[in-house]
Amino acid sequence: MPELPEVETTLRGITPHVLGQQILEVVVRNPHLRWPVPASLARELPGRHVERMQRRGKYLLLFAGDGCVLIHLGMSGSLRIVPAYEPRLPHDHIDLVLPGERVLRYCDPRRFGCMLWLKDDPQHHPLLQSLGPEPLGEHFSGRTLFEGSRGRKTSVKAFIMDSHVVVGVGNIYANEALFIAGVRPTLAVGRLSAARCDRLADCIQQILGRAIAMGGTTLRDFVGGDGKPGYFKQSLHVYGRGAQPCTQCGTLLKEVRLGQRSTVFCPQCQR
DNA sequence: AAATCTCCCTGTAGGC
DNA sequence: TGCCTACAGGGAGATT
Repeated sequence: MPELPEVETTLRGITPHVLGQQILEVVVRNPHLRWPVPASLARELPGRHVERMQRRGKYLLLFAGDGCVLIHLGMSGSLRIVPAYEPRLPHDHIDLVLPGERVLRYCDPRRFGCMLWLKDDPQHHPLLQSLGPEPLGEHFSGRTLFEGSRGRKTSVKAFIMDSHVVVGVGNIYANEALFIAGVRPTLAVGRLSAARCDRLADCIQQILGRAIAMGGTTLRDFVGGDGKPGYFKQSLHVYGRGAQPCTQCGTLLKEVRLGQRSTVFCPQCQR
């Protein structure tokens, strides 16, 4: 499931093949994603060059003239560069045809993702305009968490997963960051001290940074086409380990549901 | 305003 | 072995 590190890895993987290239053709085989793929994508994108590529949270942006392709991978989406005549896999929904007999191919079995064509400044698009800061950018710190959470009664885990607070912290990394920080996910975030907010922000950056670094090591394979991550799995402390012993103290990890999401923590290490 | 719930979808895992 | 069900997940949008 693509979290921020996978989206960043995808961006880095496809950039050398896409940046500056002309899109020759757009083939939409199945437009039924999170939102319908607009007909204007296939109508207006061909002939344009991709002039700039950017990630914002888990969204990817491909700028082409006065328009912009906005892509989200949902939870099962992937983008890969393949030879033009590569046989399609099930759920390969969209092709952006590139020069040199190459194709940027969008696959998404569960279709939670999207591909939109925007004509206005994407920063003002409803999907992007109210997003919080990038966790690895200069505008995110413990202060973001501390100042944003005063008076809030929601759990600290729900809070750090709220894209209006900070983007890109999905369920896996929220669980892991809270474990590393020693913070219990169920705590009311409004009661968290400034010092603990600092520590938590550090841990979020650490965990995402490390995951990106590891994604980088599989970058070649990724672009080559298999795209299945899992490279970070061996270093997970709590996610998917409910009722197993804590890696630090041996206490059995507890699993609860918080905001409809599976939440695992060590009742000893996380207070 | 903030908190909570619902929904979109399919592959996978577990139970029988 | 095969069928059935429960579950996973991002996050917008609706509801409380």
